[in-house]
Amino acid sequence: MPIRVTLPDGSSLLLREHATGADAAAAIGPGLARAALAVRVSHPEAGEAPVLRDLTAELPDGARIELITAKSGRDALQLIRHDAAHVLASAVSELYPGVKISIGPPIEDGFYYDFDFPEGSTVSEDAFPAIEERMRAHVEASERFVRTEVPVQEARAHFLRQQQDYKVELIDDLVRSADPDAPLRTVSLYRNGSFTDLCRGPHSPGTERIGAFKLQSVAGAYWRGDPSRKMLTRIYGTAFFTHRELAEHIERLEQARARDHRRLGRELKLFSFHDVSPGSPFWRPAGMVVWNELTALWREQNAQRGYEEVKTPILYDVELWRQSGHWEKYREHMYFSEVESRVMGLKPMNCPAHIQIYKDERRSYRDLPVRYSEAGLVHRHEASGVLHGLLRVRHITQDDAHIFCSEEQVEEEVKQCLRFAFHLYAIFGFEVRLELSTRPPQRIGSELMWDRAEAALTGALEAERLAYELNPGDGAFYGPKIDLHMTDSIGRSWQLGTVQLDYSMPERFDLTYTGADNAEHRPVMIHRALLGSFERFIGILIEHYAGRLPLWLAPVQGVVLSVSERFAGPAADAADRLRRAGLRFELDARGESVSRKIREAELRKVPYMLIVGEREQRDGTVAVRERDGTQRAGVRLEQLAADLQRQVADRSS
RNA sequence: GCCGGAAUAGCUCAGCUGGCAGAGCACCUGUCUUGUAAACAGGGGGUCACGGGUUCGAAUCCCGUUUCCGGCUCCA
Repeated sequence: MPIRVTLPDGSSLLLREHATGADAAAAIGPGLARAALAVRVSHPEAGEAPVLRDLTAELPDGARIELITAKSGRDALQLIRHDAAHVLASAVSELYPGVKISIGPPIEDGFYYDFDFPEGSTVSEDAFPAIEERMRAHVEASERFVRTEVPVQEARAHFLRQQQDYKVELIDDLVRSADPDAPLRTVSLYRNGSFTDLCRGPHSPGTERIGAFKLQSVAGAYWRGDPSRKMLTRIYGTAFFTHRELAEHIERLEQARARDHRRLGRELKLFSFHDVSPGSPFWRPAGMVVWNELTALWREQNAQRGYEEVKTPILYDVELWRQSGHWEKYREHMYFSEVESRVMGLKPMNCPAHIQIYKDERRSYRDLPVRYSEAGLVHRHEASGVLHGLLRVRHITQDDAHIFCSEEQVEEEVKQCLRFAFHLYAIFGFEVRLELSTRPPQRIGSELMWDRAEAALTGALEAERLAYELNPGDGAFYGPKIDLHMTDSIGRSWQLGTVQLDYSMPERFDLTYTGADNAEHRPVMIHRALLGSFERFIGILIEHYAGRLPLWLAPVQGVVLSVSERFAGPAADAADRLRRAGLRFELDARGESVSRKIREAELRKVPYMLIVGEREQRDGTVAVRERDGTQRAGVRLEQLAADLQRQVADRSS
């Protein structure tokens, strides 16, 4: 009995009984038959969501199908990258007898495979050429990916015989986690050449579909991501349909390296790191300008929104950390020191400090909300292996604030925090993604409290008509939170802000306010950071702008260049006048060629270069070159200064 | 913290199998007086990360430590 399937354009196709995706492709045309890699099958009437299948899989009658080809984008790339992972495992298994294989999925930009190499043999990037050569042999051999369904015990016995312990463990786990009403009877294996792997699939028809591949790096990775389990050796690679796409990808990686904030930080003399204080940036004069401009923005914007700035110590009696719960939950990440037999701890968070100030007075409901902001310096002992330039540091200056408010005020305050955040991000052109994290399994407080807290956050998000992802169970132990993530100009994601409801600290520190009913009430704390930390945010800015900081943030906004030493006088005058106009201008009247001075200013990514020579001296003007190379001759200095002042004032460039 | 790799002048890097520590840029001095991304010449600059070991001899080989890089775990 023939079957009928529906194609994406709505037309239907009649196929013989037991027809496969490959049959469907052939029925549509020989070109598609050659190009097809897999098929996406759904069966809406049977309530089945779309799933990718091998071309050799039988199609169910009445299914909707879509053939996947190299042009199908991400799905297609994932397929051949998964293929490439199997080819990598094939090659490594041949070259390193006794290696144990574990898992090898496709990932965002490529794929990896985790191996357990026999005792005493490791692999480094030096081995890549040999492995790649062997992989190429598999690709050139056009091996078929053959799927077989085998009974669980048979598969288990197979991998046990081969001493593939990780595969045996995976099978055992699959059996254990199966629905008791539908016990697992078979598992699928994929074979290419003489290599067989436990794998759910799907795969493309054969290894020749991997047009271009490259191994990239080797790294350690815990088996199943569990630090108490064995560390495996992970080999990363990537694959594309064409060599050209692979080359473009490698080019993109090069460009990302060129905008690495650690490199730019050194080249632009913004900051440095020193062994004497690992994980703590030393801000150099140029970096300090950026820091101060950003801080000024933060201070000005906070003041406009009813925040009062405070400043609190960094060193506290350990008793405070016992009371706050940090001693219990966070001790390993804190720094302690004992002086005159009193143990003191460096603060890893500012909240207990702001609480002290809240408690300086008796508070009335009329005082609420109380909003304290602080560029709070905290220290966290981040594990040595996680430090990363400005993006992961031990010395952290948070753009912190704590809002003490009544429960009724929570939603409105959260709304204001979100609006504030969006206002700030818009200045830099950042697009953000929101995540709402709700009650975790380990938590304090009543269910009623959590209901109200989550409702307040949800209410704020909905009232602001903001799209968000839900992260059930990912909230802090003391309350739910909204996290704000940005995607930078090369597609990477960073967490910036966080807005957290906190019902724990007010309890632990017995915070109160007197209500209209003359009774004592418990305030709620909102813990919020919008930039995240100044260190991290500046790191992100550097990468976002590839070092070409906007005028208002640029450490040096312009350089006045004399054509020769003869024009040092008028050039110095111009620089002086711009400096008096509040602009950060330097003078370069050295006896060097104009070309050289231009080149040096360009390398420093200075926004404006003003050239003063014969003509300019005569006309009382300057020639303006912007860092993108555009030029204007005969510009009047007053006009330029006014224009730049305006750009700086509204931070428009 | 764990796995792997690296550390040579301020920066980027060369230095082969153990045999006198180098280049370019930067810096200093001099000449040139420059018109939109590198004028020319000369000069100074090193505990080869640190500590131990092997060796007649170590930047080079071995062990340990520190820091950094790429991941993993973590990021309250």
